[in-house]
Amino acid sequence: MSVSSSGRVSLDEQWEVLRRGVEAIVPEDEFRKKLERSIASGVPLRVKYGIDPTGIDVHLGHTVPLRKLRQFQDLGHTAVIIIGNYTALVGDPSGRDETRSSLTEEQVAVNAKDYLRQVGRIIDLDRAEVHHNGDWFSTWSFLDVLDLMRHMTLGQMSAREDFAKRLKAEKPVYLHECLYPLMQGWDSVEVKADVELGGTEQLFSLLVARSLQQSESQSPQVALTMPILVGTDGTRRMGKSLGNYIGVAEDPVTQFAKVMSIPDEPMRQYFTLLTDLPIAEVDALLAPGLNPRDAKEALGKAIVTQYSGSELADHAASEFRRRSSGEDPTEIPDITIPRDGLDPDGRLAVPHLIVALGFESSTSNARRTIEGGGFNYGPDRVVTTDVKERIEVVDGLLVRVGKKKIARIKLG
RNA sequence: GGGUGGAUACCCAAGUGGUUAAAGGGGCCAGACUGUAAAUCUGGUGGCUAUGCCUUCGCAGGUUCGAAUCCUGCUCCACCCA
Repeated sequence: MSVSSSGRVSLDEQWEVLRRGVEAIVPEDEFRKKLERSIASGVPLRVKYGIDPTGIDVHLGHTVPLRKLRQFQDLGHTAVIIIGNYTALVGDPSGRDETRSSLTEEQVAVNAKDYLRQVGRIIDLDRAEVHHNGDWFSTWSFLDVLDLMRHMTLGQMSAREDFAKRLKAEKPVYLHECLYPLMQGWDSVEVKADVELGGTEQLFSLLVARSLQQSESQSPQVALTMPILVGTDGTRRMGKSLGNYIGVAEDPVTQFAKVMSIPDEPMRQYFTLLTDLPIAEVDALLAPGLNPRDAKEALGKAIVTQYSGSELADHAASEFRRRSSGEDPTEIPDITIPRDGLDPDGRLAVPHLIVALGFESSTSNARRTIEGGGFNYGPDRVVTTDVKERIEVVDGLLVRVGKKKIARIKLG
């Protein structure tokens, strides 16, 4: 992007970058004005993003708003990260069809540290402001809480889709959950946010902040919502508990393989939200008639590169090609099998071998896999479906279960 | 405080005395196909020293030749009325 003589990026260029992939900007004209004012005055916008330290694995779904925040940073604006160590005690009800299990303060404190480390892979933390909302909430008196609660009615609260759904389904809505959007909104007051980022389902909370800010005579923030990234199953939102996520801390080969396993349909969404590839290039890759495989490979490389560099991304891609063409991966983990677990003649029943390697959780399970033809060994990939077979276990023996599990045996 | 309904395997959910290790669906695993996937098809989805044995339907007792199913107590959950 070109930088004007004043050292600032022009409005149109900022607009172009910032609106990419965005679901909604509420209200849009206010956002434009804020940008204009910022450019004219040289005062960066304060862009807030809140994270509740509820888990530990940051996945690509989380990176959607984080990447947007990074774009703001790169345009000279100020990233204001709120670690929601107090909101985490409540549990965000947004988009949930049940109450979140609440965490203890200790858990939250541990998670928060870990979170920042992971977030640092996307955000330049040296240039970001980081706040914990417990810093202010922990000092509050009961009267302060009452005053906060005055800002919203039961009707407003129960109108939100997630609560309404639960009420209809006769599932519980706890009162403390109602506090959540108010707390999140108050964070915006504390940090004087100009813009707040969030997922689509966050819109309600993002708008609560506007009215709280106005009541405190602040200029209300603009809500900028990002679409919810679908998971590797291509249908449901990406989430740890759904097992359809790609973690930012996962190794390159796994990340790449997971990207390749997504259905074709969400590819455009992934390109738009997870890469900086110009849209024109994306269009070219996804043009009808081309093998979607190639587009997906480009996508996988682009994503893995962000976390591990292009060298490792290329390596991951070639590994994947090897494996899908039926070859073994270049790097096969050694797994030690204790010698004294073997028969006097150095043999071991196949189900026990599989369990010893950690490929199956029980011998019963291992038997089923074997009977289904999911087990083979040696360079010639000898398949046996006989659960009673005892194979000779020697150093360096290759053992495979399914397509993904492979190990080289080391006798110990 | 009163009332009603509920708790079954990873999840949802059938089953109200005996071919019930427990229907069906989802998810997951394996196999076939493929573009790597998706879709589709096939098989599987409590454990074990394995053609037999052991354990499981909220918890603890009881009735019975036999209980997920009947009885008693308990725990937990939801909704409704106050």
